[in-house]
Amino acid sequence: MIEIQAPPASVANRHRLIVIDDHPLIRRGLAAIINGESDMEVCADAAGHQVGLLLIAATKPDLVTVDISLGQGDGLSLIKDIRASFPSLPVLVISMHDEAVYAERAFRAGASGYINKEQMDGTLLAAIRCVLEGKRYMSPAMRSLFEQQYLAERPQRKNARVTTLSDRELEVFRLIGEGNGTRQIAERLNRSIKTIESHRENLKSKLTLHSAAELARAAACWVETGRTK
Amino acid sequence: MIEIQAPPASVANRHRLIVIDDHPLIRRGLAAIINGESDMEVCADAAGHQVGLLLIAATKPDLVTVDISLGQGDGLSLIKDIRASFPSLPVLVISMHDEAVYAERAFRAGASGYINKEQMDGTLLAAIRCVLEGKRYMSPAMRSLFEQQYLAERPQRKNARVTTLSDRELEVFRLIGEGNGTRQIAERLNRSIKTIESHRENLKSKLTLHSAAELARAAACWVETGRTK
DNA sequence: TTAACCATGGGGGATTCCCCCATTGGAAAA
DNA sequence: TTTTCCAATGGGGGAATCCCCCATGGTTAA
Repeated sequence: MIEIQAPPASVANRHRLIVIDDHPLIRRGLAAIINGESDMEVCADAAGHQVGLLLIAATKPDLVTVDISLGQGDGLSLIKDIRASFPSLPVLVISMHDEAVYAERAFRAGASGYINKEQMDGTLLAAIRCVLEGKRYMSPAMRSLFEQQYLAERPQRKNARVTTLSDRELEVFRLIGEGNGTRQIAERLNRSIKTIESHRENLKSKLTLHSAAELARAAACWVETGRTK
Repeated sequence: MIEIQAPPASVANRHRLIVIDDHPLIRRGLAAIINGESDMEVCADAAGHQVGLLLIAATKPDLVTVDISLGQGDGLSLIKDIRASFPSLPVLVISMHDEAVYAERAFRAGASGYINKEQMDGTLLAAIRCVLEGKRYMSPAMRSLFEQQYLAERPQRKNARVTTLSDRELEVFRLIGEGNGTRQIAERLNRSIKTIESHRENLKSKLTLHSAAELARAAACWVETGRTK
């Protein structure tokens, strides 16, 4: 899962990137696209949280791309950790969720850009260059969606939907929707079973569900229609 | 989304593959890995069902890789269509679901191999070569799981039974998918809780699911999408 | 007939659900 | 600045479920 690639004996000024994604194929695909450019290269890649942080410290890259829904330990906490340890290092989120839920959370966690895997033909390189210049990137559709939200938010909302869940709760919700049991979720997130149980209770309360079965159904439906995985 | 790549002026005997996957990055990653080998190459790739079939007819490849969970129109029907139109063309399924449900259905639909995106480092090329030789490929874990199943049941049985749920089981499955708990189902059907528990166990066995959480997810997805999958 | 399957249930230990509750730290409101 | 709120982490404990055994009568296909 760890590959530190020797720099291809190129000249100096290539921007060096680290790719963190738990799908080997996605890492290969990103590397193929990025290394095809003359002004950037992938200097390392990792599948998970801890290894990613180690590689950042070891290789001092100019940018990191992060998958928002990593298998072990969610991407949001990784973004927060990166920002805590390397405040000046820009983070570009590459997600398979096109929903603004994740994008908003990612920016709040400190990301510099958000792009999703599906609808990027040439936009990936544009997003990388944009973030490398210190600017912020999001798709035009996402930008207008945010504007809509902030304009429509004045009157009244507070209708408890998925949007009002905390980062942690959303993560647990997603794992439930993927068919994980309480024990599996606790192990994956390295938390106590009791903590996950509490999150489940809060989820039911916020989403007005009344049993574990209803929670499982709601989570599964959300994962299905949310274009996951 | 369509890219027909000119053959790299290579010598004759490279096996030619088509990649069908709705994730551009996955296509790039697969192409990077495959084209790095001297005995095979990606001659075309597509994101969807129809385009994939057209490209197969146009380029006559030696193998097709298919994502089992395509966005538009599921992968199972694509496999069936390929088998109907090109009976001698082997199909390798590349999935993100490690669940045996999809694997079994994929093989029934006519696939020659099944591999999942996560746990393949070097196994991808082995799987491709295995399928190119006309053999069947599945992961060792999956193989032993199938053996368990087929040994646990009498050989010689009509395997239609294995996938076909009884009326009662289907009813319980549907009620699970609607978010009912065991007690609610028992009350609605005027049966003992123990009876419903037995049906749940049989459902898990027939559908190759391994926990209540997975059963809930499968049932919810089935209720959502109507049928299939 | 005989074997398989179905629907119905029980026993019992492991696990989870579901309602209490507590602590910490951060953020927002007063 | 202080107070208040809440997210995140967990514990206790009883009820409910899960999950593996198993049994019985009825039905269907070889």
